[in-house]
Amino acid sequence: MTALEVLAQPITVMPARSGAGAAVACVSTSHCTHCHLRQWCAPSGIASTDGDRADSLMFGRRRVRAGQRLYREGEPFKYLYEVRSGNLKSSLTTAQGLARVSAFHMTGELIGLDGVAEGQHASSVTALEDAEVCAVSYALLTELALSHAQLQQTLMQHMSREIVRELRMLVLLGNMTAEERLATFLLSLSQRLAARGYSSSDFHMRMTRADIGSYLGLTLETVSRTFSAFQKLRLLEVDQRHIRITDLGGLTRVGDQRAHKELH
Amino acid sequence: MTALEVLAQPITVMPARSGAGAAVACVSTSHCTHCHLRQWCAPSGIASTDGDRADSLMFGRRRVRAGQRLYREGEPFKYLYEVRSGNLKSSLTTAQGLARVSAFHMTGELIGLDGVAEGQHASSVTALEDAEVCAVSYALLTELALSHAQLQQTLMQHMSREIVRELRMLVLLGNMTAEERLATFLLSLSQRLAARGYSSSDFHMRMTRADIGSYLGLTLETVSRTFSAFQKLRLLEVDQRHIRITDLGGLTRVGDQRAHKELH
DNA sequence: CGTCTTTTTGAATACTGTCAATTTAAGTGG
DNA sequence: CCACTTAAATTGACAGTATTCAAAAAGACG
Repeated sequence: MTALEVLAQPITVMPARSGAGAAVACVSTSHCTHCHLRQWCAPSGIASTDGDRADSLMFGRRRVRAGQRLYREGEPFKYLYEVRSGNLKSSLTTAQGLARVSAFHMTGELIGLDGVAEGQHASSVTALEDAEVCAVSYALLTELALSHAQLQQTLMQHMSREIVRELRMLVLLGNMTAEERLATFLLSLSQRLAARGYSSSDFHMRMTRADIGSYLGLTLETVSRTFSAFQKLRLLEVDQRHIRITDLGGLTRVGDQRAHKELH
Repeated sequence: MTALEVLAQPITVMPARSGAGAAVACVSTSHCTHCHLRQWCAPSGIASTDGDRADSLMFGRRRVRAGQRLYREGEPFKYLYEVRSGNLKSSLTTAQGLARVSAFHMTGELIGLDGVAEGQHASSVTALEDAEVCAVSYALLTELALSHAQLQQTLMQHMSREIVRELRMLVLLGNMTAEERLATFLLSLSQRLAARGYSSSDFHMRMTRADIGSYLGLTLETVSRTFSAFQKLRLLEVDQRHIRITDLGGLTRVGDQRAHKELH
């Protein structure tokens, strides 16, 4: 496993999505000045008391170049990572050597929780573009969590949120058509971008059609065809990876198509 | 939400599967005599010191009759449950009212971790037959975890294990054919039964074809047809819900079929 | 013993995957 | 900076697998 460049860079642990008033915790040090998530730091009250410890091995910053891996399946698990910049993907290889994308990660999201179970990573993470992440020692994090109920709670919530996210993905893969899957995917992307201050209707996707297909359980050809179909339906304009949603309502209806079918 | 019959019944928190030497924790009280998982209780050392508190609201036993629900989606989340006897299923309803089975639960498994994220259950749990579960107050559990690192660790591992389990399910739903899915499902069932001391080659399934189909992302007709196909291939004998695996190797190969395809 | 649920099987349809060819973009090196 | 090479995306034709619709058989339950 690659060594971390420990730069005493602060990190924040926050809910991946701005959920319904969920409790948040944050580890804030004197270096937190540049932490873009500093706003979440107050509740846990760690900053003052444990600053020194938190400063030590707890934080590390790491750059990952486009196409490079942050970690690979099977490598020993030691750190959780928070995305500082850039987009990444998680992928999973079956016993048969078949790889599948299991998630896309955007700024502020937490990566690595699947490693807790076995002490080694269950998936690999690859950067879709040059990216930066903050590393948090899991061992120290759980140790701190023992004295900070809020932090413990937040960690649990992160994991549970991951579980719920995957549950919804199971439903998508089990029931939905190609059009419903892609519509749902685009709407989800749109929302996540909006939550980060970007346009929700006009954006650039960082992943290939193959990545999307792998994520949605479709072939890249089907993804491409479905994009074309959406364009023909005037739901959106596609120019390579640039997307412009022109009919949000229509796209939402496509994602909920099944609702109508079910009525009969 | 239905009230719990608090019977001061002890409960054990253990890894769902006998993983590779993973740390285990257990809350053991003086009532632990009848706890079938008592063997796991030593490591956490909670028994002696916090016995009284653990005895209070922490444990409750609850019976769930066949077809009845333990809890429903959206209900406030307060307890984790450990299956004492009987089999149950988790299901998830989409915005469109479409229900899907997301898991089957056997003795010793922990239910409810998806509720941590939002403070309300993300799925519903239904008993496939008369069942008994032990309830653990999540609030008290996390409070205890603050003073017992081992317990905290175990909780995290449970959640992570759930994440990994679902990841593998995503791969199955995204890539595998009906035959591969059913073979994988049967092999998984077989292993879980074996781990509980039952025959791994001769067992009774508690779920309907519709349940299996919903879980595997197939229609009940396809499931039925695939069972028939397996029987014709002499991989197993099917009599309603009774299964006799006659060619374990063959069934395993079917589950790994894709391995051969990928070589060309 | 009758009703309801579950399961099985058939036939036709529909959707997505596979194979293949082309176009377009991106990255590399002279 | 352009030619060249490689990667990504689009589109078509066809095949294959699973779904849908339908009917009948077999159990389960009161």
